[in-house]
Amino acid sequence: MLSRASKYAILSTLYLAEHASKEKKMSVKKIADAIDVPSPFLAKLFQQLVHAKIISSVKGPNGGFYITKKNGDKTVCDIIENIDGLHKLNECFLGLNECDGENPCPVHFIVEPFKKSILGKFRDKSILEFSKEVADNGRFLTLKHLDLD
Amino acid sequence: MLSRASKYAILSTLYLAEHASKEKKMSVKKIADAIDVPSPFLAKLFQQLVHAKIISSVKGPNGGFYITKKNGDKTVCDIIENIDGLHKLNECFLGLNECDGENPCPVHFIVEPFKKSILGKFRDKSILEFSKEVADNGRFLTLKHLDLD
DNA sequence: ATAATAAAAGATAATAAGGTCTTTTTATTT
DNA sequence: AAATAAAAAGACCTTATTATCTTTTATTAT
Repeated sequence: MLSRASKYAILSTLYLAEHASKEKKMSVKKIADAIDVPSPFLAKLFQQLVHAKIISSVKGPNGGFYITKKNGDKTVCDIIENIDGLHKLNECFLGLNECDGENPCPVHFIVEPFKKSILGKFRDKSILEFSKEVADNGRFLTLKHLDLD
Repeated sequence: MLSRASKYAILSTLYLAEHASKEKKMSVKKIADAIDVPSPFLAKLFQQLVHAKIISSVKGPNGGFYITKKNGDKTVCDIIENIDGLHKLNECFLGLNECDGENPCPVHFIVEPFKKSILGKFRDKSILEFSKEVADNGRFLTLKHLDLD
């Protein structure tokens, strides 16, 4: 459904929202290590997100990425929009070119409510708000394999 | 979520279930045209499905593919299992390597019920039964763009 | 038997996705 | 002012997926 690129971007941006600020910027390297995604690849993705004003950056020593109130109206949907295009979230589960209530694929009426609900989740809160919810609820963001002691 | 290969295989197999029988076998070409998938690619996929005894085939004039009672206990899950591997249906929506109730990603509790329900749909009926349901309910199987007159 | 038909098998090609590397630019610290 | 740190930009490489082509084998109809 989502490309790896979008997944990396979402997780990293949420991590950034939780751990960085204008006063405490974060380098790609640090985020990439925390989330366990390839850092040159993440650098590319963050470039796009800066361009789309979803996150902010400054160059040079003590520079890095962060999120401010000014990036505040942006949502996870905007991330997906900018990396994959939103249609990726809306595609028919079985690949039909036209799949809707009039012309439904065999699983349309199972998939449709799910898509609605995930879209709502990604669109109704700003990244900062969503990040807070995620942190408060103890949701995980890393691709790292857990140490199962 | 599913590869194109799996999607092609599912749609084509359901089409086959509805339109072919031991007495009325169908060639790859005919199915590929009906569903609008590349026929050499579909031929490969059907080879795999024959191997897995999900569909049947005979060579030569008037040969082709069909589904019998003997293929009857197989399900759409078996198709996915043989083309993509079932794990593809179970992967974390955001790509976490370990995502479960203990260690949930930000959308785990939205995605989980959906996965359960789609898995049930694909596992609880044989392909023949599922095909009948699909036909009775007027669900669509083709990738063709509709003529919007 | 022979010709024709269709699947099986395997090799190959094209495309897209994922990932890396190098150079340039900008800002900061000393 | 010089050195350094980090992002920006762009070229490049690798791998997986998707798709095609060619040859072989099996079956059936004539």
